[in-house]
Amino acid sequence: MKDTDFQEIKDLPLFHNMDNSNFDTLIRGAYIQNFPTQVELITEGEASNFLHIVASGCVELFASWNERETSMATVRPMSTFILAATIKDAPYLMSARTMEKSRVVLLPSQDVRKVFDKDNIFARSVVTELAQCYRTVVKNSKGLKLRTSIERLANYLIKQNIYAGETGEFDLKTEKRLLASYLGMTPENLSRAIKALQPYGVKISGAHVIITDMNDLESLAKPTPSIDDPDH
Amino acid sequence: MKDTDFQEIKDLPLFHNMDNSNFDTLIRGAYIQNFPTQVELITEGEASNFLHIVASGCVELFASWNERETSMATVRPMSTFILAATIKDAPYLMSARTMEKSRVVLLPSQDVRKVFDKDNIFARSVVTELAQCYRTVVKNSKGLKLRTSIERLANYLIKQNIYAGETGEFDLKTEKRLLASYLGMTPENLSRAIKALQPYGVKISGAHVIITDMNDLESLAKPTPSIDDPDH
DNA sequence: CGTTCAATTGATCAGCGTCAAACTAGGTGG
DNA sequence: CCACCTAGTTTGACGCTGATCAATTGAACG
Repeated sequence: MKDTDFQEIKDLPLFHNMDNSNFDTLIRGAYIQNFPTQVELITEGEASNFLHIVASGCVELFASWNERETSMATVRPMSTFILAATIKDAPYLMSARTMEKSRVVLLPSQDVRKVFDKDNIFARSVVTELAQCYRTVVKNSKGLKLRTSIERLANYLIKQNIYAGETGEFDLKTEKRLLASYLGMTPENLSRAIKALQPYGVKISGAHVIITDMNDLESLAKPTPSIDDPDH
Repeated sequence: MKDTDFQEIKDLPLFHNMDNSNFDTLIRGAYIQNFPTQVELITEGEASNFLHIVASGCVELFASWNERETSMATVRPMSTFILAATIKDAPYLMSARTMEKSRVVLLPSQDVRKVFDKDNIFARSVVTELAQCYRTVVKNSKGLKLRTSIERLANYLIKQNIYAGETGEFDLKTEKRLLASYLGMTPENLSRAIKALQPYGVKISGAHVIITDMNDLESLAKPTPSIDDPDH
């Protein structure tokens, strides 16, 4: 593993405050692997053997049932995923596949649980991270049940604009078909939702988004911290 | 507080293994209150001052946005709720109201966080509980995105039948309008969904449910551990 | 026994998915 | 360099799922 990887992992909130020797334990047992695009890293229902960390590239979490499939989240560096399954020693609830060539660090779940039992600071960080994940999913769930697809798209665009520096102009980072699935609609419906937002000051051509009238868009989207603010 | 309450709280997985003196600390600062039905205990967006425990009765967790409202969960004794907000010292993501006359124990969030910092065993229990909550919400989210409302109802009935002892006969424990909201549909639509399940061996009159042909129902519902098994 | 609210039913409509076809962009090989 | 291929995107037509509105039935409670 590169030293820069090492340092970046240690800088993650999950590991940052923990005891160095315990962190070394985790890292010593770690695998680092390079995957091409479209590789299924883990499969829903399987035992959770590793805590995964996306070091570079991009990973999609998705779920399937009865021939249907939906995107649950997109994980970008540096982030961990499937922490809950690792800690509970329970089967994965989601599958994961690379969306680009990606570098992934694998920490054996047994090691993670062992260190978790030994290192109180790490245990606290796990709690914080889990509470964060929990609240994120609750917000998503609220969005799904309380909003129409157009409203979800509008709020998604507002959020992306904030990430991009509130310039009113940015590029979508994911394929539209994936974004559609994440937002709980079909690609066709996303296309139409995009057109439906034109009267509200949104121009999208290809992956490029321009928001010309934020007030207008917000009057439709009605963003609220308890659904849309990740830190709330 | 009654001794039986005390013991029942201590028996909750969250508190069971923790240090007795720390548990006493929590309980000493606790309030116990009796509420009539339809009282709003907490409101979405407010600061989380207490960890709540339902000692008797029944509490509904719900969320609102833009004049719309949806039921997120029903909490029955003995269970805690809004643990994540308490631990993160973040605003509530959901509101809560009593559905019946209820007895609720309130543990000041500050105390909970203090004990959490001091008692490692308690901290571990919090992790387990949070991981559980997280996985439950993920499963709900998957159900919402991957299933139609009839499929959600069918799986709900199968699950309730299991809780009731797999006799093929049981009573719904919640109002239908609430169940509808929980399942992500309108009351009218729930009525129709119930009728749509008749050909699959489901008889519902009032709150009483009879499942005459479980195979038939399962062929429609296609239950799977990674959505429907709470312990998975 | 009447009041009240939940549950049901019917009619209608909007939102969204499905299917098919056309269009576009990015990548490959001649 | 360009034609071609492939896969994603968009568009249109259509239909199903589920929401809305209105009216009726049913059940619980004082």
